[in-house]
Amino acid sequence: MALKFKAPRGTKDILPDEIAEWRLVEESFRKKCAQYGYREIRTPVFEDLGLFERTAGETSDIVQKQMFAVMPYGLRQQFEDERWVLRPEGTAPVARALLEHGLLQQLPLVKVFYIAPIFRYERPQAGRLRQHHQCGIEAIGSLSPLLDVEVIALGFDFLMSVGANGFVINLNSIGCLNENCRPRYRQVLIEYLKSREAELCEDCQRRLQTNPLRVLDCKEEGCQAVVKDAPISVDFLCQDCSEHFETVKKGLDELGIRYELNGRLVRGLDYYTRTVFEFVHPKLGAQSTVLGGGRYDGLIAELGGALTPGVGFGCGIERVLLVRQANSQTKLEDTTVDAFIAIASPVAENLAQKLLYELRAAGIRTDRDYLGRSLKAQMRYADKLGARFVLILGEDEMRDGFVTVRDMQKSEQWREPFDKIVSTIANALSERILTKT
RNA sequence: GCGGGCGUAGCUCAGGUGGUUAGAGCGUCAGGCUGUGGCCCUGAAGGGCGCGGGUUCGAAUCCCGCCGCUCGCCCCA
Repeated sequence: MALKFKAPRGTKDILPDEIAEWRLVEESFRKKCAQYGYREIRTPVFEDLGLFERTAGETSDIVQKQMFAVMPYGLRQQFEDERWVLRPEGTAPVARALLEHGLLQQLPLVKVFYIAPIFRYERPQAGRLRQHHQCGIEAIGSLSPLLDVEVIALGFDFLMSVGANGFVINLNSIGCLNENCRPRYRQVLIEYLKSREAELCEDCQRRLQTNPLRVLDCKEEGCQAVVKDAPISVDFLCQDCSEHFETVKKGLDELGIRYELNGRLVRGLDYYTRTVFEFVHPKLGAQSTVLGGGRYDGLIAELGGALTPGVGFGCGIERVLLVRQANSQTKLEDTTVDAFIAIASPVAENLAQKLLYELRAAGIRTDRDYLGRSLKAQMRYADKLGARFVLILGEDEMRDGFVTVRDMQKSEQWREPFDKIVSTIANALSERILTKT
């Protein structure tokens, strides 16, 4: 079909049949966050471009080529200096909001979570969209390695709770900004890479100048061979970072959360320090990271706040849904209504409408026929909507003052007086709920 | 931005070497049971065969271009 308009490339409509899945994931996440003492925060979908240049890094791919500009369309020439962009990641906006409203002054440790759309201008592929949705957490104010453990544990618990098991946790520490830590490692790495520069791909030869750490996760064969023997950051951690990392590992061991050390794990955003982690799932194809995050001890200071450490993660909801599918989690189905009013004769119209109103007021999800179709068609429709009860109103019912109630599950039906109908249905439905749980 | 695959009804797909009004299953609607769902049977509606151009007496089918989708590279959730 050659329709005039389609959803923009890399975006997806989430249709009514899919909503149950989304709700399950979102509500499970909210519940899990509440258990861990995190509160929800919501920030605008667009922010000042500078916020991301500052935090993610000017050389990061996100800032260089993946952001959508936002401006009043008709006046775009005049708005060149108003540099707004759709949020390309979740952490910086949250940090900005906490700083702006002084929340970091009100509590020594602030723990928040968000569920939000994220936008990146990329070529779509399996598990990668231009608009996707992330749920994430940020814990700001403590240097404790056990907080890193908590953050990873929350991610672990959450994914398990929605049936997204089967992932592997990759763990690494990329050190801090102390000159005898990451900078020293960086120097060693550069020297090593330079000694084998000819074997590196074009991109990596460029990265050698801009962001040498990212040569480590290049997938080119030649680079892999070089990286295999490259020095690893954990061997160059300063005393503090080393102890921190040991405690993180021990903490995870204590909880029985398994992980794999991955010295080549470096993340694409500049603000990360010390602990970094990715939850990857083997069944996900090329875009295999379901959840990723780490510590960002310099971020708040970078935004003009006091030197305040933090740690958090972001988790791609679409990818969680893909994992659930790969795990063949049975697809959730939800019914549209509990009751349906079938109108077998026009003389019942008025009463039907009144009854409909009363049932709804009693909290019962109810609908009726508006198309004047045959009773058979109305029954079929009611069945399709998943109605447990169909209330039939026709000439007989109007004459003798009752409603024919059909229990669609049991295939039984009976006569119910007008004045009893709402309470009867309400009771029957609440019993169902009780026996179900 | 660069590669590979694909583009026929709402959905999933058939349509050897080009040949009369383009098919199936599911879904939708109607009927079989004129007041009753899920099964079964019958029938109907619904497609300018992604768009544009070319070859040909004739193209969904061959050629070219464009667009879109999809899977990879890059990077990430």
